[in-house]
Amino acid sequence: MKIDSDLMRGVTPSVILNLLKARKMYGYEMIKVVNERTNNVFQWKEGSLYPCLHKLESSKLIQSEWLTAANGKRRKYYSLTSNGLEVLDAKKAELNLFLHSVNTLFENALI
Amino acid sequence: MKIDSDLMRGVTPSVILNLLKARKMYGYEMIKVVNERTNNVFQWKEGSLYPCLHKLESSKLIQSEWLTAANGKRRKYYSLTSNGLEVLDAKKAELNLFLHSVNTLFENALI
DNA sequence: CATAATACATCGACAGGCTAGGCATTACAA
DNA sequence: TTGTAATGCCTAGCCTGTCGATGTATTATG
Repeated sequence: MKIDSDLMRGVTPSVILNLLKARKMYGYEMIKVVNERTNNVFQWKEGSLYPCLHKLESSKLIQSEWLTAANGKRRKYYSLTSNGLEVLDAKKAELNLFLHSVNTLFENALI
Repeated sequence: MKIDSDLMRGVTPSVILNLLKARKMYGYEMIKVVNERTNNVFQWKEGSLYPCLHKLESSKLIQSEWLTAANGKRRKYYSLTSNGLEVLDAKKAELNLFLHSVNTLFENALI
């Protein structure tokens, strides 16, 4: 099932930061991982992910480096900065509050 | 605490429909009720609510009527149409899926 | 009597997601 | 071998919903 893209708005940066907390990843990989982990409830597209990555990098929340894999493939890997880690914690708290507020407005029928 | 307005996007119509499932309400009232019930985590503004109400009405998901209260106040009350009730159920299922997917992406640390 | 609150409405600015496109390389099947 | 799909990066322009600002009118209150 595909979800209204307006719902996605705002969570994309948080999800990226959270992914990078675990390990370095490159953009295309994030798309595959997120879509697969959510069984395509999230359907990330390159047209929204890459601009978001660039914005996070220019805000110094993530940083990038070009790495070459064993098979010779060049990929742009992103990792979390210390600033990004702080922001992630804040965004997580915000998300938590949001989820519970939505649930409250629906008489706790959602969670 | 105020939440990034991008998170709000998309849930506004669903919350409105859900409010109207319980009873008729007028716009200004919805703002007060939602902000209060969420302890201002949601901070609905007139500039986004009224256009949203108009759009829902033109889509035949809600309908309006001007009523005059005992104190003489004229208010535009909205109520759910049968079509709106169906859409509400669909949106609720969608929201549920979304909330759980977000939680999954955060290793179940949110809910 | 003035100010705040109630109650409706609209406008332009802004921002993020989408589609659609481009480019280069690698994998694979016909 | 050759063409198609997949990988992997990117950008441009459109669309849409939220915001702040503003407007109007009425009622409540100090």
